[in-house]
Amino acid sequence: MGKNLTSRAEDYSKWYNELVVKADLAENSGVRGCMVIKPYGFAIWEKMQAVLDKMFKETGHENAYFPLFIPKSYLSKEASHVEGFAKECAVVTHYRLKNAEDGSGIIVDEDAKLEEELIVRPTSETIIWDTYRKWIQSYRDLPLLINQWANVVRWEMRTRLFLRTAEFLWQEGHTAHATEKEALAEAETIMHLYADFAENHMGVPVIKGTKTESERFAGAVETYCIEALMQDGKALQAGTSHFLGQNFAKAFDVKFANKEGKQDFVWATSWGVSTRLMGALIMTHSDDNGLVLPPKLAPIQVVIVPIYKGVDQLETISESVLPLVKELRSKGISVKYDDRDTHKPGFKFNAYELKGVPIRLAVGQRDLENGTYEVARRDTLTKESVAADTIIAKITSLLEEIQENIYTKALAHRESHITPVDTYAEFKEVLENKGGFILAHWDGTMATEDQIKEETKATIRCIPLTVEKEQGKCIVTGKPSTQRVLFAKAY
RNA sequence: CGGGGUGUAGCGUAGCCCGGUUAUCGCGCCUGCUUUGGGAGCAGGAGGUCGCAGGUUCGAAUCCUGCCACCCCGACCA
Repeated sequence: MGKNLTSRAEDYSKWYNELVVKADLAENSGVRGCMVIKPYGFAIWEKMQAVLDKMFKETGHENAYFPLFIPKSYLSKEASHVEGFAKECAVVTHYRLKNAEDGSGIIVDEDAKLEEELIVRPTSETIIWDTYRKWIQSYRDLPLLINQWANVVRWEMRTRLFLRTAEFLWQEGHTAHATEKEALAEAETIMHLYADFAENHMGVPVIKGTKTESERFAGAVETYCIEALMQDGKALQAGTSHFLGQNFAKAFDVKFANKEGKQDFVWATSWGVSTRLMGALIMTHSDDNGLVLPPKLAPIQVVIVPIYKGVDQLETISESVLPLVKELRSKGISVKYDDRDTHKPGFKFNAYELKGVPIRLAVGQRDLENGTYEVARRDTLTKESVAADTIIAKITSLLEEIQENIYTKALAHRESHITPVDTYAEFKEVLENKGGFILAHWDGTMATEDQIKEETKATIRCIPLTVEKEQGKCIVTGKPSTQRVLFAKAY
């Protein structure tokens, strides 16, 4: 503890392990890179789900659920899609086990081989579009705006807690539209929605943009994304929204009769964010004392720690504290009153700092006499004494202030780590010594992008929407460019 | 799959090169007393297939062989 944990990803994994989740598998199972989400970690995910779900519904989307298993033949219908995912699919081949005849245990029953193998979904485009074909006949059936909360499995060769686990939880939206324009607008709407969520709820500033061809989703025509910068100077893709054109409609033969009575393929989007967002949350705000959670997503917003000697003092304190707890809860603030007598106050102070609880109140004999609470805030680690009759107002405003402050802090860090460069030498120098995002001119070719990746490990995170157009020369080839793009080393 | 590394109590570890009583230490856990405004102290206690399977040896955590798992780097990636 006390070590600087903002430097390397492995250090963050220690936080994950000790604080929020544990990669805890059946022994010697050979299953790599799964994670058990502990109750406190899951509570954060539930908070995120609740907010996002509300945002989706406010923009006209509905939830549905599709099967976990996808017949192998579905996956191969869209060429670039299967190419992108084939290498990381878990496959179900049998449906029964039996006792081995030699008594060595349970084995796969070879007689129970499936005619067609089933793929554990790495994403649900194929099974959903196979279903949409049956649901869509007319322009009156459109738009179809559906979201699914689910788990998916991607058998990655290397995994990293939160950021790239073999199984992860996410939401995936899949929409169908009558026109290209409408589908493009949907993809953009969701990108803005994700950015809104990241910035205003998670307190994580993001850069909106589009992906280059090589970073694009398998099967997409255009991929919109939000990119965040972690404290160690590496970039993290926090959410993506894809304009799929008519690729999936054509692959799965999803046609509709338009207003003119002619058959046409529908236009599609898909979009998702995952438990990776929890990684973004931790890696953006945490410090050496543990997690720092934004009040809007903190499972516990206020913790109250009584300081007492003996049962009598605790009773006196509880009498004074319980009405406050009740009142705060009635205002929708989540409060934990930790009156356990099995741990000392100092222990609790540290434990809740580790958990990132935004506000901590301490109440002891001294406070009862003075009519005060000791209020400590997690983001600045400062303490002050507040009169009991103003405590509600104080907490309410402090929660907002902390939400605002951690965003501002993260934004300042990111802004100071966006560096425009004009030469390749400068590019390498900044990447090596400073890290963060780099804005540079690029000739627009995949060859140059590949060369830069090969030589520096930096990739084009996005072509930012907000950067102004300007004439320039590609830092590698010197060919003309009309706008700077965003480079970084990424997770 | 290629390169490197590791496996000893719930967690983190010493011991291994150079084989030798009862496998080391810390955290955590249990009991008791004293404590309680920033991770308590003292005393006592529980907890181990030394990754697995063979081999060498009077004797293996230690040496040899095979296997398994995990971690890091690369390809892959929300």
